[in-house]
Amino acid sequence: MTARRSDATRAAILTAARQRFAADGYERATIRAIAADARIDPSMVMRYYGSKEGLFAAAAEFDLRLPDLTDQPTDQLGEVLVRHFLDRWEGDGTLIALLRTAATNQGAADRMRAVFTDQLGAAVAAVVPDPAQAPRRAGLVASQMLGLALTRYVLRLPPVVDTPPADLVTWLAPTVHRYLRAPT
Amino acid sequence: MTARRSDATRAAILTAARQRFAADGYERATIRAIAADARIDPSMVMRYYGSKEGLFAAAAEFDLRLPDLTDQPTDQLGEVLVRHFLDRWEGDGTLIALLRTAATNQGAADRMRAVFTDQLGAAVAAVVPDPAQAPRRAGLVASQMLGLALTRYVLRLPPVVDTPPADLVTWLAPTVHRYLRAPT
DNA sequence: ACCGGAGGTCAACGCCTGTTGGCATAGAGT
DNA sequence: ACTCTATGCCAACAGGCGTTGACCTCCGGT
Repeated sequence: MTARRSDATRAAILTAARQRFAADGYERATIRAIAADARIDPSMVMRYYGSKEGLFAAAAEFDLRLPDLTDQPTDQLGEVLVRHFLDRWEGDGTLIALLRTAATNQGAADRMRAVFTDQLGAAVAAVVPDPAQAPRRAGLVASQMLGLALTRYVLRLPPVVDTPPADLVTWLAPTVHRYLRAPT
Repeated sequence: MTARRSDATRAAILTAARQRFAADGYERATIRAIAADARIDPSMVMRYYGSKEGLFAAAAEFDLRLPDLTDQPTDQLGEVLVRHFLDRWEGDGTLIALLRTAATNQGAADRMRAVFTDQLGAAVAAVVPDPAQAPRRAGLVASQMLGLALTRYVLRLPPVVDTPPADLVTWLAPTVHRYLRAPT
């Protein structure tokens, strides 16, 4: 269990892979390019991760790290969630890589679906007035949050890219709040 | 200018291409597979469309066909827009193909950006209280409509897929209405 | 001093891709 | 009847891909 010397190489591969997958998507990100970025031989990637699919699975391992929404004042739930997603995305390309890849790769789509269903679903269920409607409410929140990520980081629609995060929070928080709390 | 016999082949290629691009995305949709679907030889695709890029450009040619929003009662703008996008998507895979491809293909992303900036931007500008804010409002509408398409047709998030279109309109129309009309 | 294995390099394989040029065929214009 | 051109098929090319196996080179344990 003591750290092996090669852990540094492992980590370098993973970092390069995340960047390439985020920038190019699954198909265009080649093992050769990832290996070149990490300054190692392509065959090392195979030795450590078995296959390109295995590497992607390791690189796309991630967590939304949602805060406990029951700690928050009810009327600020929307604001807290929107701000959290924006922070999460600006700092970490993993979710963008997953999003880009999920468009064409079945495994990535499955993973993404699981993350949002499980993690966002659980967080939302805890603060929703009617438990039976929790999944639908979580789905609506996901649609707006993922639409934001898509237009801002992938399509780079000018008005969305140019709007500073603080303004985005102002606009989107009421939407999310309504999806969570509006009476059915 | 009279119709040539080969126009049927041209159309068959285009139909098959749209289906493959929508189902598989740009990279995974191979010219060989498209040609097989259209029951012709791969080289025919090249003869008619020059290259895979050219074929995609032809297949991704499309129009949002937005109605004239100035004809609509102001308080129903959200409902009309949401319903229109849902109708447009259920019947035509072209936009889904473009969305799937835009995740990894620069040209498709550019096209998508242009379509939403120009067409949705123009439609929105006509019904917005403050012209200076029109692009931002259009961007917000785009983020929710594209988020809906992404979660419903690409990721297939269960709660979004299971919600019937009429209920989606009920939930999303107020959001779109607010993005269009809320005072800044 | 020896050895065994982990970390790393190299060249190559088989496959699939977009793309090309040559060749057959049939039908319209003369 | 004869050409000419549009239409279509076939075989092949070059390049890039994921993946493999043989080899080299250290270094810690005995």
